[in-house]
Amino acid sequence: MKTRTEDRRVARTRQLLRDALVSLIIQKGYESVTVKDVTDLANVGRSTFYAHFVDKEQLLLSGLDRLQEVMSQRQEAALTKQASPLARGLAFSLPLFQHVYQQRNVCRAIFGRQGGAAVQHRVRRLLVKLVREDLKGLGLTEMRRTLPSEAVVHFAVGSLLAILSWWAEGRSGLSPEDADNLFRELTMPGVVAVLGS
Amino acid sequence: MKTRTEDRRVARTRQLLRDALVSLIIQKGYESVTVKDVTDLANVGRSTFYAHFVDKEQLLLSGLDRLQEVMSQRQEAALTKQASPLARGLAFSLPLFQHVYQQRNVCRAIFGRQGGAAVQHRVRRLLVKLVREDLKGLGLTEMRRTLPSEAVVHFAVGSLLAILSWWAEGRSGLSPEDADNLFRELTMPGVVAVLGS
Amino acid sequence: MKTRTEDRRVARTRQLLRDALVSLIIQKGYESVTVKDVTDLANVGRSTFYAHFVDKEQLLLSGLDRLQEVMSQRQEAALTKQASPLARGLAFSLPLFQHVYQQRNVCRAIFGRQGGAAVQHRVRRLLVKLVREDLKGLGLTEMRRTLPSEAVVHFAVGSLLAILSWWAEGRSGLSPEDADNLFRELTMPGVVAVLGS
Amino acid sequence: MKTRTEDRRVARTRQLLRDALVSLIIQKGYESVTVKDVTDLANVGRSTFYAHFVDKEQLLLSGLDRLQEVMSQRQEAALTKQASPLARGLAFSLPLFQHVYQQRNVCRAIFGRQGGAAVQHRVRRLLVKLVREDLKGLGLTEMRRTLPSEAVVHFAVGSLLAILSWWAEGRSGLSPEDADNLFRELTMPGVVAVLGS
DNA sequence: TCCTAAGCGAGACGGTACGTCTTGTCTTCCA
DNA sequence: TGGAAGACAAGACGTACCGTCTCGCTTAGGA
Repeated sequence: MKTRTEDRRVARTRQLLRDALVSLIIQKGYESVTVKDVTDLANVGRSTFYAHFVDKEQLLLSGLDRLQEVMSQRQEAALTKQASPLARGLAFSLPLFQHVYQQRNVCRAIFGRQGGAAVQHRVRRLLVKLVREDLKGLGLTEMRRTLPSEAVVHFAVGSLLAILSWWAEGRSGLSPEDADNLFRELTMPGVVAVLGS
Repeated sequence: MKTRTEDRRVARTRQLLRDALVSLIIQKGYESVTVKDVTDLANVGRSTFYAHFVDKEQLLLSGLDRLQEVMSQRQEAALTKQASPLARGLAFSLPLFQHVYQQRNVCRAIFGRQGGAAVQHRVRRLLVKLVREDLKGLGLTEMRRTLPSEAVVHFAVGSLLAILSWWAEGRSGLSPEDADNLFRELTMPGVVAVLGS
Repeated sequence: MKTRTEDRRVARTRQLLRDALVSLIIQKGYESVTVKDVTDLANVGRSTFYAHFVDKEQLLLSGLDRLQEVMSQRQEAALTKQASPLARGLAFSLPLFQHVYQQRNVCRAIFGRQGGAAVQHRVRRLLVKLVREDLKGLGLTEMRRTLPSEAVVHFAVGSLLAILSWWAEGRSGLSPEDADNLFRELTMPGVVAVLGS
Repeated sequence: MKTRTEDRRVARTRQLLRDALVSLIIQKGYESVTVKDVTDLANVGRSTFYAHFVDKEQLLLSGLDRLQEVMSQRQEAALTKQASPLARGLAFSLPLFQHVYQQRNVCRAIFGRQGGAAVQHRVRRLLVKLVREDLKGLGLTEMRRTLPSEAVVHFAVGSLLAILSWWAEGRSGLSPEDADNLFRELTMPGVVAVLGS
């Protein structure tokens, strides 16, 4: 079928662009990469780029969709298991650490000095959504007016991103599992203290 | 005296530029602001801008110096007081919340989607340094190899920035003091759990 | 064909720029003309200018190429004819006077006070080359050590340019033919006297 | 007296600037020299420059005045002598060649590719005036309508400048006297042929 | 088998921001 | 008061990207 074939060509071109962008981000940092850099490395015409993506940003963002799906699935799986809330909460964190471990070069580049604020913001929003669902699924409702659950969500995400990007620097030598444990030991006490068990 | 007089002219020009930049960041977000925008609003020649600052970034950063001084002083003051480590730790947080409260328009703009990654990174580094000194001053040394104190530092800063920027959005209606309490309730348990009391 | 079509677009743009430059030189003199002036008048983006020419100077020079070709052809034609050296020598002078007559506005502007030294120098070099070939073709070799033929070349060119630019001012009302005769009557005696008949 | 002293100070500053300009012209060519270059080399404030000269051009021109005087005197002296018109004509040429010989570095720089069109034009005008007076003094009036004496003036000046700048390049190794003779041999025949003896 | 619509490369073009450079004016201080 | 120092506005320069566009080439379906 025509559609299917063309889809493949299109998909291939898009993937070439995504891969090129990632390579370049690792080399020089997100902000320094230009559209021409990407198209040159991908062996693609510059006009072709604009036929597929409006932006360098949209190109990068287009790669985040899969990550989002993976983590949503993990989260649902965890929520159905029987375990203490403390163990069940933020269950996607381990897969996330594992994923980041594989991609630590890109992650370092995106979250470092040269990273793109818009992309960081987008990742944060993604995590905020995940954590919000997670805590809601735990049945932990907000108890006091002055301690809104939304603050807890941002606290958890801030903590998660901080540990992630510190750990992605790689100076600690921790395994994904250790790093995840560290994150949970630091974050969960606060969550529990405020929201109750 | 020559020096003094010229200093005043220079200082005035620089302040005009700083103010213009802040106004424009609030209007259109950091990334969208142009050097020409700034100089037009400040009624200053574009070449004058480059005579004082190498960058839009350096201009913004030049405003951070005072903040840094203020917080360093507060921190030292807190460290000399007699109080429990739990109360003394991260003593600069309240003044910080108060400062952000006054400047919440800029802060929102800087930490929002349109903010500049480099500036965010710089602020983070500043806080990392402050927190590191603070925890060291508390006499809390790292206890276990697998829980490096450096991770705790980044955890605290990530948490602080998350609460700060969430709160700067202003939807919660919390006072600086409440927000600070919220931050401490969420963060301190994790710190204490890991580093010991 | 692709090549031909694009060539036409490019050629058109370049011609627009050349024409605009000439108009502006006539209006305000070469030195005062700005790249932006040219591109504005030519309705062309400033970056497009730099895609075609490195300089205001190169743009002007690019128009000289045709002149050079025309005169080289004339010269060769004259050299094949049977005539006395005196008549055959500097045979390109008449076409040159005729050309300058058509373009006297530009010529006035280029060789006037506001003209560009570099362009004047280039024209002079062009003429030096022509005259040198011409005299060599006449079989007039240098006779005395103290009267190098190269001096004669520069003498002829200096004379030619002087008459040309005086005449281009237009106050004399001479026809191109008269002006050419005048030039030859003034210059040839010196040439013959020094180089022999 | 105060006036006299200050005059001296002023004259000294001006001379410093003139000398600096000349040095720099020799080094990098007239066009490339900036006002700042001059004032730096002269150890003079940039605002001081503008207190004395409106232009880089005026500064250079201010040095031409002495040359003009010298040559006018020589010319008058020659005109009073009894000699054939052919010998008496353009009598200032030898002193001019001698002067250029002493200053050949500057002359090369001014009349080369990097020279300033305005200055060249000014020198030309100066010579035109001298030659015009000279030929008028010879009693050679224009004989034919179609051979205006003004053309002869420009012819002579063009020839003179051509020989001068060719010779100033120094490749010929001619003495000032030889160069002057060469000039006269080339130019005078044309002048005589057209204007009559 | 042709042919027709799409993806695609190439690159001209207008536009805009950048950072640098020079100019000329002005103001302030010093000797 | 003349000169030194230098802040400042103005604006040209050449470079770098961007996003739009037009033009042909290629190619893989459907006729």
